[in-house]
Amino acid sequence: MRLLLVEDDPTQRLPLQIALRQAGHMVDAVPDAETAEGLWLSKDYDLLIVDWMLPGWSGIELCRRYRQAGKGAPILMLTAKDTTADTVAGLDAGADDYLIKPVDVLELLARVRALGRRSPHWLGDCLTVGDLRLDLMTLTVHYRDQQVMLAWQEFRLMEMLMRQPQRVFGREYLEANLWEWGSEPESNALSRLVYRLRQRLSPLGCGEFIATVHGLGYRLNPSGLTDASAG
Amino acid sequence: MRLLLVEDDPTQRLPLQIALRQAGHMVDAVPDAETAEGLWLSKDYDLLIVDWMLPGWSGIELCRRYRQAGKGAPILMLTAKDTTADTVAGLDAGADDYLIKPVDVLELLARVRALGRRSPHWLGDCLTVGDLRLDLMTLTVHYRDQQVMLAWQEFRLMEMLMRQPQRVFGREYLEANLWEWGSEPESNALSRLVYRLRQRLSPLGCGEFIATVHGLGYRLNPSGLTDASAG
DNA sequence: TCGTCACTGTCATTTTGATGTCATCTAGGT
DNA sequence: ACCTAGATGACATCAAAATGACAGTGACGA
Repeated sequence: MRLLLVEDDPTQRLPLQIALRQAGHMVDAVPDAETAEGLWLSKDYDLLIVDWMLPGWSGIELCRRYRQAGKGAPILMLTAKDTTADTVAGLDAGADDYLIKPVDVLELLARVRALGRRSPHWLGDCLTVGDLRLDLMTLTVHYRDQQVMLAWQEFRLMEMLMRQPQRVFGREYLEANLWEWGSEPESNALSRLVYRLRQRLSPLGCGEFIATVHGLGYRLNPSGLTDASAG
Repeated sequence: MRLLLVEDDPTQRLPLQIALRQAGHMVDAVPDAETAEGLWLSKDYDLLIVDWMLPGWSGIELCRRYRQAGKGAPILMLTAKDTTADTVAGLDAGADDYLIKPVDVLELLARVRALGRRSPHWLGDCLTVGDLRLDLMTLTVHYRDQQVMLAWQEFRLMEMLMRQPQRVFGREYLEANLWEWGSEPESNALSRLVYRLRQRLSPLGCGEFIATVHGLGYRLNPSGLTDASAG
């Protein structure tokens, strides 16, 4: 999942970031709400994890602005033990769950998993578009009788394309959402990624799963698949 | 089986642990419920054996939290003779059986066997995936006309893979579940184990029973087997 | 009691795979 | 025809996994 972690104390932020990343998530970790807003305006997240005691905006302010931006991802608050009133206010303001600090990493991971299943992006164990099927557990693409296993990034790209099969994804959007904040590539890594994904899919037989929309970006190829919904 | 033994008195815990281990089980033995929770959140057990008189959390509290974590393994209480009310409360709270202290080791072993058969993991004397069959009594793998006997650890790994043939098992998960708490290997023992298991299986003819999912872990190879459910 | 062998963990090294970067080529669009 | 976005090739780098060599341990039989 794509997570946005907002926590001002680096000694708490870094361990959390590492643990979440090891659990297989993509984590953008920022120290304050302003930076966070800059990020959520330009990319999409599946879950926000927010320390409620922030310099600058309060957690409530953050919640409100995030929801005002029309974003629907769940928000998980990290609160101190004795701030029940704050917690309640936070839940009212649009947060979805909370965790008492100091954070139990295992519990956090469990919550992330639980919330992740609730996310609108989660469609079960498979994504299906026409004859094409993406197995989210095994990172495998199935087409007719054949299957191919993807690398991690290739899988993430494929997943994005398949979640919105008719959408044209801009290159900048893809670069922002496939790489973590601060580690965006400085070259044509996206071209490379698309190229490699196409190569890996080509043995499946169907010529062009991924179409280039010149000057705009990429999309799943509607004619490359037997898919009624693509039209 | 993978057992979690919670007992604060070392003079009782150690003999039980040894007896259970000699009976062929993998035993994580801990002195208190908090430690136990840390363990069950990160690994899976087939059975919990819990002294009902614990410092800190009561047995009931332990039960409740274990079930809240979504875990389904049976719980076996160890209670004093005169605490019938407690026992009943424990059964209400989600425990499955009880034993009166002082513990009769032979009876404990019998109960463990009995509960083990009730466990959702137990499928009879054999596990079968496609043409592959694992005999749980003799630690033997059968494929077509041939068979190989496995070492103890190789067997445990094979068993885990075959119980959930489509699942990708993370390296950390495997290390946590194949080794007892506190005796986890500090090297690439898991790589070694997989390597040796593959070598042992290779004479069976089918090329790649165990597939590596780079960066994620291992899984049973769906295409290496004649398995309808894999497609 | 000693030697052998199977099992298993550790270290060191090699191999494989994923991914980013540079340079060059190609095709689409005007 | 020209210009630019994108595709492709060659390659570097880094991490993950496989492999080889070996040592400790414990079981077993001579």
